[in-house]
Amino acid sequence: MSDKKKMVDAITSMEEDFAQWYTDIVKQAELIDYSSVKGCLIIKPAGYALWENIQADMDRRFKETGVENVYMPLFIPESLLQKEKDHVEGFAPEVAWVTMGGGQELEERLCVRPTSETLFCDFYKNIIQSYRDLPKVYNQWCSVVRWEKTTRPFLRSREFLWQEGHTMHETAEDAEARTVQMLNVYADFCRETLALPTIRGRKTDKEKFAGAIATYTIEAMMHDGKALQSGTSHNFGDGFAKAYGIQFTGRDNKLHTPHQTSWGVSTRIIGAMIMVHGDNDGLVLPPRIAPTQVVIIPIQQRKEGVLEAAEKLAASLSELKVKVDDSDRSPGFKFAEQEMRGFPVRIEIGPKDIEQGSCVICRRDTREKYTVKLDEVHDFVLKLLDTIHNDMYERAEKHLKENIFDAKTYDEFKDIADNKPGFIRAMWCGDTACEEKIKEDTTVTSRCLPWDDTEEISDTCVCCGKKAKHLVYWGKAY
RNA sequence: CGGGGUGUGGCUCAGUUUGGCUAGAGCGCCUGGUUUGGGACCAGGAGGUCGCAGGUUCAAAUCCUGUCACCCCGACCA
Repeated sequence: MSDKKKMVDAITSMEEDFAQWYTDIVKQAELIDYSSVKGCLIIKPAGYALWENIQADMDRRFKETGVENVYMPLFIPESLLQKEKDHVEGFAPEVAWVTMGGGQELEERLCVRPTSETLFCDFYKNIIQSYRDLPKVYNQWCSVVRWEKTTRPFLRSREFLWQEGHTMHETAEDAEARTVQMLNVYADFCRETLALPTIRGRKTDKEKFAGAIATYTIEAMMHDGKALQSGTSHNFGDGFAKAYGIQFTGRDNKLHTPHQTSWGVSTRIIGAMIMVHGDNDGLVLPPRIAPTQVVIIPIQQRKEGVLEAAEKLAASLSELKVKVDDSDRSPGFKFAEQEMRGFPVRIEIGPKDIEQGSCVICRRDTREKYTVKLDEVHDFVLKLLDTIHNDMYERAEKHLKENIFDAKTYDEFKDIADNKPGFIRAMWCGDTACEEKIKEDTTVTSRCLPWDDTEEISDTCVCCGKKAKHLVYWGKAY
């Protein structure tokens, strides 16, 4: 191995500097490039392929629940945005405005959508007349703009790609059911496709979405113990609908206001995937989302029969995404590149293997190598991809569980916050003032009130000592 | 928005303190050849108005003024 070359291309180890490790990975694996506008990224083929695969999988899941896709405009007139007070206040600081068009000052300035609740409301007002028009379960895939002050690739950019679902329902119960349903779709997608364990729960009033009555979230834990909100689902009640004058005639022949939800997942989820699964050699992609699942690397490819054998192997795996790397580089270079890009399985085949009727198969996540007979490769690889997925999920889940710590007193809480990266389980009185104090003292924020964990670990609020109402997961967040 | 830092070929940087020949290195890129089981080697080649705008000077990457951009750390957020 050439040390000089290794040093030039090296990625910072995650133990040394996790933030730098992340940036290195994202650049070296060629997921993105920086553009000339701060916070607006060029998503390169390797990065966009991940998003396309995420889209395809999530879109299928959405449609199985009755979702229809639409596309709404990029611009929102200022007057429309301002109809719902909490919403405007929540987003006003970070919207971008268009004030000129065709060289002339606009009569009314236009906001570049930071999210599209208001547009959907304006639209629903016109198309909802009767209970027979409900529910409306629409979604759009688009980009939105939020003028963030500090930006990081995938995690926080000024323009980002996402999907936003917006639904209208006849009853409060229907809306609540849809809100919960979509959070579960997200959690299932994360587990089954991205091998990402998440914690499902409800946001506190302080952390919930501007204008929502309830926000549900899935929280993932990154390798450094920090939290990443990876998907959200909001129940709006009838607040927006009232503000926008949406009404329908009910089964009782009286006017009613519908109940609304919205839910979204963004390209941020790619950041989560990187920071949960990646290692010091590069990306580690979950097999079901990897744009290339198997790379076949011929050894001594100019020797007769080698390339042919590689192509034959590729053909035998045709239902998978397979690539033969026949570029004019040394095998070592190709190995390192495959690892950097995170492709789950590598097959090496050279003259020695061909002589013995076998090949070498290496998995990315653990680097284990297997010698496999050529006629057994197909079944072996199919099984191995599933094994890799399951093992990746289990490792991530183990990491998550091992880094959740209980705090019963405020001293314990502060000690964990300072010394143990991860989530903190602690009781809370329900008062926003305590959340604010905790954030002030420790930079830790409430992540969620977990659905799947209702244990009461003490009677009193970890901060103020008053009677506790909820178990809360806390953590430092991206 | 506060604090810190950086702008020199595609990338990482040296050179700036103390102004001086034609602006350097490594990597990458192109061509030819030899190689190939963990980031190969040899030979040749292309590529830079030193972030931008003014100023000082016989002479500016280097000094002065202004400006813009980006990065890191905080406060705000998917």
